[in-house]
Amino acid sequence: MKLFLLNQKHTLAILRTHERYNFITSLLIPASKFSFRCLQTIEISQNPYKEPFSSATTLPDSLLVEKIVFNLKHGNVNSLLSYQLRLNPSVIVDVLCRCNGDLQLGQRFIDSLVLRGTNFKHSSVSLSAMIHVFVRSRRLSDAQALILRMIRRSGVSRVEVVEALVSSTCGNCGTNNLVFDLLIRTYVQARKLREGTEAFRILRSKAYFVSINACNSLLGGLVKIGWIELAWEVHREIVKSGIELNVYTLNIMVNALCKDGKFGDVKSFLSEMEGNGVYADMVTYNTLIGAYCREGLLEEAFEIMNSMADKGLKPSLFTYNAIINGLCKKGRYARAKEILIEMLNVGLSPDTTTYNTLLVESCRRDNLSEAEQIFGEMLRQGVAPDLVSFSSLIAVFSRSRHLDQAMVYFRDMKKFGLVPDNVIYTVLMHGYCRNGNVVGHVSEAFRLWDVMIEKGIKPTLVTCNTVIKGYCRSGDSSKADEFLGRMIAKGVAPDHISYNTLINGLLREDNTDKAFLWINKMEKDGLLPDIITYNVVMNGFCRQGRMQEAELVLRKMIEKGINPDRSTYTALINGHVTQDNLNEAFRFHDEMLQRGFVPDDVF
DNA sequence: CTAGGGTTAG
Repeated sequence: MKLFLLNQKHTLAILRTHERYNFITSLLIPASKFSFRCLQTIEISQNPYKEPFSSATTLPDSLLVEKIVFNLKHGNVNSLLSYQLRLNPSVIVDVLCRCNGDLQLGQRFIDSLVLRGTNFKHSSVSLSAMIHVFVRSRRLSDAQALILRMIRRSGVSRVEVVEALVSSTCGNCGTNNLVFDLLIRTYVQARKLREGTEAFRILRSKAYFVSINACNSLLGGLVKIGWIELAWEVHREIVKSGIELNVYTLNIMVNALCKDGKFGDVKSFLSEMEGNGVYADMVTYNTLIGAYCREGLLEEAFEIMNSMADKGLKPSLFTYNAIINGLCKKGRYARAKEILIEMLNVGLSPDTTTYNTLLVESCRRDNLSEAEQIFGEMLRQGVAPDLVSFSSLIAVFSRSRHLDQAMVYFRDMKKFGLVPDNVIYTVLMHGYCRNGNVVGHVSEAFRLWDVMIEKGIKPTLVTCNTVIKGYCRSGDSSKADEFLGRMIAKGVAPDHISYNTLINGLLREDNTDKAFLWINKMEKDGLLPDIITYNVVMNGFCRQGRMQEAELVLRKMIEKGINPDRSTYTALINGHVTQDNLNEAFRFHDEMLQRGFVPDDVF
């Protein structure tokens, strides 16, 4: 392996292996470290895993390294602190290499000297050297914090991250596998799935070992956010790499099939996995039952639940929770409560999710007393309510103009050690906005927004949409207009709900021009107007009695493949009625009936 | 790896 000096400031280390392929690591190292000796080619170790800069210890910083190592060995932590300002990434790497084999020493150095310097600028390699020490010391969360720091540095490519992790093992490449696993896990946890996938691919292309656990965490992350296509690609690459799959892989991919609605493919996938010696388990069954329930296919869900016994499996808490949820979503609330009794009878204890499922459904039905009853039952059973429980309660009470009671829950939740999150603030704000006719309520909603921001709680798109709705409801659509503008300026991408809410608000205030500007904008951004957009516009024209334009909109939506629905016709009929065009009104009424929509009670 | 929460028209 050879090292060349490229320019005065920095040196490029070119690591050349004598294998089938060459790989190049470009590591930027301050030139001071090499001084004039670097003008010549320096022979360094052939082993790419071995710290390539050990020869540098004879150079200027080497004295510092010696002093630090000496003081570390003698436990002179206080005298160490005086060196803090002179630290640089390569000194850190060198010290840690000198500590090789003595993890206590390495940790002492990092904890007492490196991590105390707050403004210190690390390189990928210095971070990596510390990561290896932490991983070897089994301080995984500390290692992960540093990995996060490394991957969040701007302008650092995945290749550089991987190479840094490989190059700074200080001769101990035995930690590589653990570090690579942690790297992938960290990408997944940081929701950087593209980057995680890229890191996985780089590692595989260099034939590094990636554990099935790391693979599963990547696959699970991809499926969770709905990147099913990419999950299958990665899955194929895992299989091709010869990595041994396990039941977690199976379950993740069954979930992927379910999310794609490919229930028919599950069977063949399962037998394919059986061929690899991997068999479906409890989680597989629960995954399938949950998926069928979500699709409203309760018959199939029950069938699978009953077939569990053939494999010697008993329905678990997850199974029951999925079934209860399925029944609730189908409107079969009473049956769901029967299942709750059944699970008690088979000796399973309902948990927070079980109660929340029933609570959410009674809230959805605006059944306040039932919601309170479920909540009380939950408390009596000693099951702790969580943010989901409180968000449902606060939502239903504020929606039903019982803001006082909503605020009681808002205060109560703190007694359970719960800190309000963006959802809690959103439902409360929504409640105050809905009750906007009460003086001061809308301003209270915006006060809550300020409180939320002040507490460092990040608003989501839903929160923003609620604010837009709030402005529109209080008759201030120009403020909503400004707000959406600010959202876009800050890089938050609005969705259909944002645009539709604002467009509706603008049209209600007869601000037709601005409304159409936004329609153009959403189209330009690739968000095609949906049925609600068309209905909103339709309503606007019908309200203004501009019936020709309304029919133009009707033609356009049909042209665009969007079928008018009951609301579309209701607007058209109402519009014609108020214009005394009864013939036209009847014409649309008939057309609506022909299309199978139940008429409103306009006549 | 499997279960539960908030936002748009009328």
